[in-house]
Amino acid sequence: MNVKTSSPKIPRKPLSASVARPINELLDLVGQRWTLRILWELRDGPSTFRGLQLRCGNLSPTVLNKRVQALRDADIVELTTSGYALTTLGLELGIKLLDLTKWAERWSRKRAV
Amino acid sequence: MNVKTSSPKIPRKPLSASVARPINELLDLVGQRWTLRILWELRDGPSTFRGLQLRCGNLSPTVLNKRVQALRDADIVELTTSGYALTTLGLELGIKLLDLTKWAERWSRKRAV
DNA sequence: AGCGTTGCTACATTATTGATAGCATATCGT
DNA sequence: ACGATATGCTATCAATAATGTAGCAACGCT
Repeated sequence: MNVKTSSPKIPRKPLSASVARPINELLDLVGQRWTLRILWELRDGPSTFRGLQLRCGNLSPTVLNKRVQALRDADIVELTTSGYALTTLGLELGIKLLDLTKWAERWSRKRAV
Repeated sequence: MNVKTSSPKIPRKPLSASVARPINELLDLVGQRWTLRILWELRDGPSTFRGLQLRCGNLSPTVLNKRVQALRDADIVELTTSGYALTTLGLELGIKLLDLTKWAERWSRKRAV
């Protein structure tokens, strides 16, 4: 009694799944590779698709597109005439990330000891 | 002139690579799937390996072990007699994440409109 | 028309994640 | 001592995601 494999309709799991709380939804979103980095790079101002690629170390367009689409769906990023940019909501998140940066610096210093 | 493949010693890239700033190192670490979620679950208190698995929706031990090892290397998580727990450093990060939660709730509310 | 830039897609290859079984050790109750 | 149970963790292999590259269609510019 255990179907398990051989069920082609249910691939496996969307992501962390069972996102009851918003935080889980957020963690799923920003827990994907490159998402946080993209947000971070956009803090400095808008950037074109190819500009973002460069900032992220020549990130492949395949992944970049997936991420920006997800971020656009989430109303965190929008595509403007001057390129991809953080929305109002995204800017707020950017501020939180700035806070993380300060922590990251202390973290790095303490670990170096 | 371009070796590219067939060079088994250099797989391709560690991650985002070229981590000059601590924030990039941090983003690389927490940008991996499940890392943020694990930190989040540990905010509530220590948990055993299998306990963590359950909290993360039966996360496979393969990945969980990779993540906790990385977090231990980063002095963010430690293995105590009562299971995996956040270090002092990790607790600080947990507080930042709490802040993220509040944002996530507002985010969720605004999007629902 | 020709050139450069834009966002983005297709494709094949490689890396990561996933589910499952199971090991070695430790602790518990009997 | 013995088995039952729980611990952290590894091995193996299938499934999924990321990567690198080439290239398309649309736009503006000259």
